[in-house]
Amino acid sequence: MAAVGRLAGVSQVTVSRALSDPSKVSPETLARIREAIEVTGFVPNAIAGALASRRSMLVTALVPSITNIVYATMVKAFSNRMREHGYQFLLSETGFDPEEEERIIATVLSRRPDAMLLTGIHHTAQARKMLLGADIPVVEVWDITDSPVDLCVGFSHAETGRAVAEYAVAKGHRRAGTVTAGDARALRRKEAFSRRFTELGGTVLAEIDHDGPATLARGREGLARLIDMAGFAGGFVHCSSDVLAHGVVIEAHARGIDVPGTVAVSGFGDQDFAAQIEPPITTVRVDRDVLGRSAAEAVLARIGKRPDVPTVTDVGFEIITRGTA
Amino acid sequence: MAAVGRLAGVSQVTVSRALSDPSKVSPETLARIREAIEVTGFVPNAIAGALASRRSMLVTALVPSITNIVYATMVKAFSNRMREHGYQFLLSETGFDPEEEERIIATVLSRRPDAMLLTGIHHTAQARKMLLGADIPVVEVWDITDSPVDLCVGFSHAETGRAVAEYAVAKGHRRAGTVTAGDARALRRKEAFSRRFTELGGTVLAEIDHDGPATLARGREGLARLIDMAGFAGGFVHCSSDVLAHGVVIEAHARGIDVPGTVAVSGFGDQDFAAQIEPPITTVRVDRDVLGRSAAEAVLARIGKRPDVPTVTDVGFEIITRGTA
DNA sequence: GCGCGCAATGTATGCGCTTTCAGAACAAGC
DNA sequence: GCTTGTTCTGAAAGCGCATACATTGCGCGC
Repeated sequence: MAAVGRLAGVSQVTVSRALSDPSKVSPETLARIREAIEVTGFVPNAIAGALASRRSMLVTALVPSITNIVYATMVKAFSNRMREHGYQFLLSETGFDPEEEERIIATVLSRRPDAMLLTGIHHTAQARKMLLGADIPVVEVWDITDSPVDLCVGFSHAETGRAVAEYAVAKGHRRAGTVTAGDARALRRKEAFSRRFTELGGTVLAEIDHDGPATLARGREGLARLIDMAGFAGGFVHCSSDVLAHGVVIEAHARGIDVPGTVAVSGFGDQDFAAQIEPPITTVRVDRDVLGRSAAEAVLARIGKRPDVPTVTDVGFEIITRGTA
Repeated sequence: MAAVGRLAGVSQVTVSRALSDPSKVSPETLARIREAIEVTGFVPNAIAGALASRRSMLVTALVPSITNIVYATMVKAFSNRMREHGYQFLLSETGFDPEEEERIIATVLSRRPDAMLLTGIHHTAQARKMLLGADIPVVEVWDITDSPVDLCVGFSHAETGRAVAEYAVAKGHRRAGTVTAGDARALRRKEAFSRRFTELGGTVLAEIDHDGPATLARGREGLARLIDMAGFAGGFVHCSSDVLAHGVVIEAHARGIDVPGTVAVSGFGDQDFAAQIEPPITTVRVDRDVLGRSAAEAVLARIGKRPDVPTVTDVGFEIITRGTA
């Protein structure tokens, strides 16, 4: 930067000003500086800038899995909005493990991000302490709580389960099974479904739970086990994701079982393929774009010290009725 | 850090050493420092560390789309390997536009990453200049070239197209259509397919090209247009991705067209669902884990100044024969 | 007992910026 | 002509660490 200044006949400070706020330097000086930057190929050192200004212009996001499209779309909306305000974006994967999340939070905080997005509301005590100590906006997404670390934008997983149970009963179903895979939130959806379905007079014959990610194979296997091992002869199948629901539909077809006549299926997520396969999947939609953008807005409001920041935002969900249930 | 030192009765340097190389500090001192860190909740400032040491311990990856599972899995393998060596991971999205990529490279370089992964081999002249000027390992992936910026790990897209054409002809097909969506690489696969298919005596009746991401809807529409607008009555359909191929299969089913009897379909990517749907998709597999890991190895070898770094690595591909062709 | 080497620690410096604070030059107002 | 305000620029300090170099203390061999 000093070298650029020499070339332009000004001091290093003036170059700094030209870069951060061009209106602070005279037009002629600005032109000379710009030319000098061009000639030298100067790329400012954001690390030094961050150290001096105590603003890293970096926001970090922690997601359980970067290959899961559900988180990816949410995080994309978040990062796009933040980028419009000049922030860069550090993505880390926690893999569903709070201990791992804690370690990652520690290393991530060492980069002194200006804000942080976390997926989920359950963190270790030490993690909460570090987050509070960091004194930056923290937004927890994809779930909802009354006592967030700082900000929270999400929806109630239990509520989706209950809503699906009520939907199933309203459609006349009295027998159900569940196929679940993934994280603790998927389990909460399932449990809420089962409880509500039972409350309303239905019977949950079996619950098939998988550890690890939802795959088509696990969906197929889920229905197979419901039928072969739990004697499930027909009824409603609550799946914790569209992928599992798709697998259930495939397995039903392979066995010549009518969907939704004999087996009705619900998914979760409203992924791209849900509307396209045959029959299209009845599912729960959460607007992940809105969620990501709302999270960004909340963070930006905090950073801008705007006072009207709602601490907790419920973005809700919607049951999309299609062909499978 | 100085405060931690005071509490532990040592100087700031000793704390620094305790953190970066515990063996340089006596066991008793180390214990006192660790305790002081615990008490104060000290989180080292990696920004200051990076400025002083000129090593940011940050690697950046640029992908066209973070929501595309194909890039996500590759990048995940890369980042996992890099994390084992203490590197953190900055992910940016370029959106298929070289100009945008150039801007992003500039801002990303301002963070002084220790290495950089780029998707694709086509960059603006200015981008290449900046990358060379940054004097860090740069690895271009997901394509292959003889003249990489620095390192290259990938495969030949044209080669996959030719291989599929030869496969189709070997299966007895003489008429074909193509459905393509996505980036320039998808187009290269298609063009190589069409050229080779024609060379071998076949006829390509129509090529349906979409701008933008591959979706099931575009796959369905692709087959519909081949049939309704190009008079495609049967033959081989080359799809530039598994998602499109899936869409073609769905549309064929909806129209009562036999797959693979009347219409044979090939995809690309070997995604999770390809093996699970009915009939399972014949596709081109590229080992994205190996690709990501190889890219990381190449970068680590460069950083470690190991001399035996192969500049260009071809990870190849494989045609997976399944039910659709 | 002396010098030597090694382990453990400290001092000083600077990484490349941003941020005060201060000064210079100039126009406007009385 | 003097003050006052405004615009532009520069000098100096310091952000929180890592690194080079210096210092201390100790055990060892002779």
